[in-house]
Amino acid sequence: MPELPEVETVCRGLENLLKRSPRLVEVQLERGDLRQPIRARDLKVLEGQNWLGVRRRAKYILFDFEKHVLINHLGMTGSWRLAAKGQEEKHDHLYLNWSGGLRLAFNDPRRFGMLQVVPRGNEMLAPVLKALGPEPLLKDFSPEWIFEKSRKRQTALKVWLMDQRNVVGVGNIYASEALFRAGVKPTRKTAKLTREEAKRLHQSVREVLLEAIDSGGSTIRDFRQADGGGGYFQQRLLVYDRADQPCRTCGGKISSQVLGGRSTYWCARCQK
DNA sequence: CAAGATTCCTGGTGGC
DNA sequence: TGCCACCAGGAATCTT
Repeated sequence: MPELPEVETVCRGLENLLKRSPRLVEVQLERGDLRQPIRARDLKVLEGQNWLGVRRRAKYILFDFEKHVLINHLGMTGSWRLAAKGQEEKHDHLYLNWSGGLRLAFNDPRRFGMLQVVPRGNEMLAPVLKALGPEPLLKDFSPEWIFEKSRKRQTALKVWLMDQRNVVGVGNIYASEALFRAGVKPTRKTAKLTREEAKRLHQSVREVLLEAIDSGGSTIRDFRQADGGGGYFQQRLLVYDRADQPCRTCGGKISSQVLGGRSTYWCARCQK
């Protein structure tokens, strides 16, 4: 399930693939009934346009063209891959044919992904992007931001971390991992977080995301990179999906509980 | 208004 | 082997 490090990895892979294929020649929509429906004619406006680059905002991938931006969310199971003629697969919903013969496929079995075309220039005002919180790896995400923004909330800290209005890019895996590294229980009420803990949490969110990007993301279940390979950060996960196994720090048993509808993991001895 | 629950979807898994 | 219930979770939408 792609979170910030996985999306970042995909973006870098796409950038590499596309830099020698600057023009989008043809779009082929196989089915548009994704999480947010899209019609073939919405995508047709991209045909003939030069590609300018790939960016990431939160967990969204932004393909920049001269006049438009293609906004893409991978949802749970979305992936991009090279797919020459004859290499079609089940659940390929879109093919992008580029100059130079390169052909990209967007594949998404569960169709939780999203594709949207908006005019270039005010893409950040698109409804899906405009309410997003700060990027965790940039300056506006700070210990002060965490502390101030969390004061009046009674929600569990892990649920708060996964709320994209508070900070973007942190999903179910890295929320548990960051809280473990910060030494704070996921069930802790947001308003009870101290300044010192906010500082530690800020540090651990950044740290775990940066390390995961360095590893090419975590390959758990569905994630794959644009080049078809996988990341290997899953080998370094300390608590996620490790219920009842020994804590790598203290040897105690890893606890698990459903929180905000999502499986959550922590060490009751290391996290207060 | 906040917080929690439900919804979308398919593939993989475990029980029988 | 088949069948079925259940689970995975990002984000929108609903209910409380």
